[in-house]
Amino acid sequence: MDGRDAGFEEVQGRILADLPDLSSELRKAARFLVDHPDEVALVSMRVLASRSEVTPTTFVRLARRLGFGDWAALRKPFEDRLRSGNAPFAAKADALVKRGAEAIFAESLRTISANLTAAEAVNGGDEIAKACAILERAQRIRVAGFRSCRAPAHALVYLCRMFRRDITLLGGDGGALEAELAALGKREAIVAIGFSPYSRELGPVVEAARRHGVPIVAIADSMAAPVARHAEVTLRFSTDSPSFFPSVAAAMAIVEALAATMLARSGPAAAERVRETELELQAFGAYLAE
Amino acid sequence: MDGRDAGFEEVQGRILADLPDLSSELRKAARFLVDHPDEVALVSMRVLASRSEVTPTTFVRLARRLGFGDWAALRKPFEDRLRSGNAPFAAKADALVKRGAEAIFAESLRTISANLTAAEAVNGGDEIAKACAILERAQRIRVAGFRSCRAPAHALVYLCRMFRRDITLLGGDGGALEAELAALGKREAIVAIGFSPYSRELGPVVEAARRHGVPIVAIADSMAAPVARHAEVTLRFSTDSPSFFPSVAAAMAIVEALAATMLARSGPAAAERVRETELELQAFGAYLAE
DNA sequence: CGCTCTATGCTACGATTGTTGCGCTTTATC
DNA sequence: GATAAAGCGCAACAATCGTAGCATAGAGCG
Repeated sequence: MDGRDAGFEEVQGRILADLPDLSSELRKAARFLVDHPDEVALVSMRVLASRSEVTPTTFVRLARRLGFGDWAALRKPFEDRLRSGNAPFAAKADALVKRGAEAIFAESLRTISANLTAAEAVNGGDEIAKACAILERAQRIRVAGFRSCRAPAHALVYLCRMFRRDITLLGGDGGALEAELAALGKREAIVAIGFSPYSRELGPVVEAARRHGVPIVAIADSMAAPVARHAEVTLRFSTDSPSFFPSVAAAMAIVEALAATMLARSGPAAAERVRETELELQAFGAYLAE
Repeated sequence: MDGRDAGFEEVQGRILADLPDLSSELRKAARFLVDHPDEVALVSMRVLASRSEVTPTTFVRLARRLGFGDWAALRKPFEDRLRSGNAPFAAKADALVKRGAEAIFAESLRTISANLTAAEAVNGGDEIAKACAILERAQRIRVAGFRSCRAPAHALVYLCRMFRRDITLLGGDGGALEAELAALGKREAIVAIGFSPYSRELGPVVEAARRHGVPIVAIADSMAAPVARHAEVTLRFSTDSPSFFPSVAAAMAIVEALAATMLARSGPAAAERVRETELELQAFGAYLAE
């Protein structure tokens, strides 16, 4: 039918428009099309099917459902998209050359990526293992992170809550910080996240830790960071960025990797707890139905 | 099989180097490869053959002659050249080969780094400019991000506060979300961050946006995300991770890059505002003296 | 309950894929 | 000028491709 060649944007728009009305299998297939447009043009239907966990037939039916006579017809705009001209290849080259204000976007991402590889290089397996050991031994974990470091601190608490209840974010509500620190228990541990210039609130935190003899796991930009000097272990990250703002994305990555490592070390029981938590969230209606 | 995967540039170089020594038919085929690299990846050998006026067999012989075991092996770098960056396959394969518990740390960082390059590839210059334009035009910006996406949402608000006052985080205090949405102004804009499975709270947000005719800038893992379907622009990020937890580090990086781009576009006046804010923080005693 | 209709998976079919072996033609060598 | 070697096309191969047909499962309705 629809015969003539449709532009990729047009086809993608049609798919997105029809998406809610599709059946579950057709929707899975359609989602895969918009999520992996490159693969659609490059590999066979059967490969697409196995990757998207759908039967090959579904793609034929999807093509028909969208008004194409053929799978080849639906696939064609995906191929044309890759042909020289408006290819993402050209876009990539553009991004490299583009000198406008938008260039800083790509530059930022590239710099942050470099920060990540640096983090991988500088944080050997020993530090990770040591940090995990400290945190596993602790009865309760307190996480400190202020200003821009509040985001990774929040993320660490959120992730670890998935498999242990006894982890809290320090300085949650206004002015409660000192009270929380006074209540520090002996068998607890502190994770302190920060980079230069260091937030003032970190001062009381490390001081309280020393007074109560509580170990500190630092996540900082330097071994010379005030928070790192009194820490048992320090995981380092770099905040390099082409812009005025230092980047905490690398700290974010470290936090995620740390949580993943702790989970992996905790064995299948903890993993099961995560699954349960997830199921409970689902039953709670925390997520939108797909 | 020639084993390792060769980069496209490398293969092209090898072809050009061998070109003079090839026989007439092989040379015709080889020339076609370097002249039409897109087609090599997109169509079958027989089509290639008829277009370059050569027999299909010649391509097989050419592959062998160049040191590849297969036509598929020679063709592979041509395919990879067209792939943007999405590597859901590599990540899954990595997960299968998981080694010690600590190895997952380095693996996480590497996967997240791949997510970043994918984000750079998939977010062309147009989307960034469009997103910035929308946000600059808005009188006020509301940022929505829930659960694990709260961290990047928080970061975006924090960063933008440095150079404009009129940006707020949605759903701050318990249950206030609906009230905030009811008060949505006409000339505002919404930034919505989310990935699958999508938080339930995003539903009311996009609905309110549509009702008030407020534009949405989505930061999501798919064009098919419910929040992306009603968005003016969508910046995409990937949440691939070797562990159970999806990663929001790439979203974090996008948020930082977006803030940096907005600042760069706003000219020196905004940059001056940032400097002032920073100075005020310092005078306030927000930072520890080094 | 029984019936219909849609959604989905399975199997098989013809077409097309990349590859091979054979034979013809051309080129180089003595 | 004979002979070996290499380049090349043709036809046939198994494998894989996209597709059609049928069977089953489940939802919706009377």
